Amino acid sequence: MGHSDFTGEFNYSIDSKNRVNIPSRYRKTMNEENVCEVVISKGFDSNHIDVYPLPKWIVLRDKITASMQLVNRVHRNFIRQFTQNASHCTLDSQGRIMLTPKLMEMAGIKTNGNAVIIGMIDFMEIWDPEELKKHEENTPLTDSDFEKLEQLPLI
Amino acid sequence: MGHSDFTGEFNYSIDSKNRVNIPSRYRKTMNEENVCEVVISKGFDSNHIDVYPLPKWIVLRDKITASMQLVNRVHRNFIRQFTQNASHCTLDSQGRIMLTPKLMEMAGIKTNGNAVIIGMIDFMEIWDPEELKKHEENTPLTDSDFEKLEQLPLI
DNA sequence: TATAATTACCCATAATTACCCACAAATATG
DNA sequence: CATATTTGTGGGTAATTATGGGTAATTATA
Repeated sequence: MGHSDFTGEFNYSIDSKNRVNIPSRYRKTMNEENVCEVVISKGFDSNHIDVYPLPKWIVLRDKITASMQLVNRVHRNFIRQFTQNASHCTLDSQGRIMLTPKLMEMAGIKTNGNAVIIGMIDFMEIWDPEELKKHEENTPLTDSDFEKLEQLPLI
Repeated sequence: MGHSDFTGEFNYSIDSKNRVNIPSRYRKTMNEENVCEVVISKGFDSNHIDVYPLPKWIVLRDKITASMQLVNRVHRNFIRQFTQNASHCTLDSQGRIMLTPKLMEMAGIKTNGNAVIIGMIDFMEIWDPEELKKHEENTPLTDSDFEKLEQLPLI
């Protein structure tokens, strides 16, 4: 299985049926691996929606269940938050998915509104444009962040 | 895979469809390695566009993703900012790529205007001519910059 | 079980992009 | 120096993409 390479930022509309388009380039990648199902979820932040192609979701799910202990309360809470709002979606013939009201409310995404899709290499994020702007203003990467990164054997 | 050797400075026009030419010498190099796809990105500065031939991008991407953990909020923010403004382009049969409005705005590059392409050994930069001039006037390398460079096992 | 609500599937269309051809300017070649 | 080739630039058209909406099938609800 080759790496996905979801990059970029895309603006789409949410229609009256709460459908969003998935960028056609991402669809092509998924098609090549015969993936037409994704899992949308609350993910680790609470201000946007995560979209995992099914194979990626399965890897994530298995990693989590393998390393979590049910006797640990924090672990239980984490699993609950991670799966509670996760739902499977099939792309329609136009390449769209339907969002759930609960995830939309959590992310501030509105029916007949707009949404921004951001590529995160092997999964995607769906943001309300306003929330994204707010997030960018509040948490810019600082020079000290970059200094820390310089210490990694990266570039 | 041999090293690329992108050098020099080239002046091109931006047409009404936001297309820029890629220097034919660079194209030849990429052709020899069967590369017809590049990733354009905001890179680490915000006043010009970076252009990575696909193989170079993949190396960069893998270095970054390998050391990142999704449960880490700072890491997520970094990946987001890194990929958000990165987009894949295929060279057309004339050897041009189409720039995105967002990257153009960020770099001050205008439709029907001009752009300067600078070779950076194994990637390229696209500058607005005015921005480039400003940058050259404002930030020449100082002696203390060179002293810092001396500490790296570089040259 | 009957009815209402929801969802899956299909068709239509405007906007955008990819692909192609044309030509002028610049460069290389004999 | 004349001619051929490559390179940069512009634009038309077919194909793709994004988006909206209708209707049958499915699911939920009384």
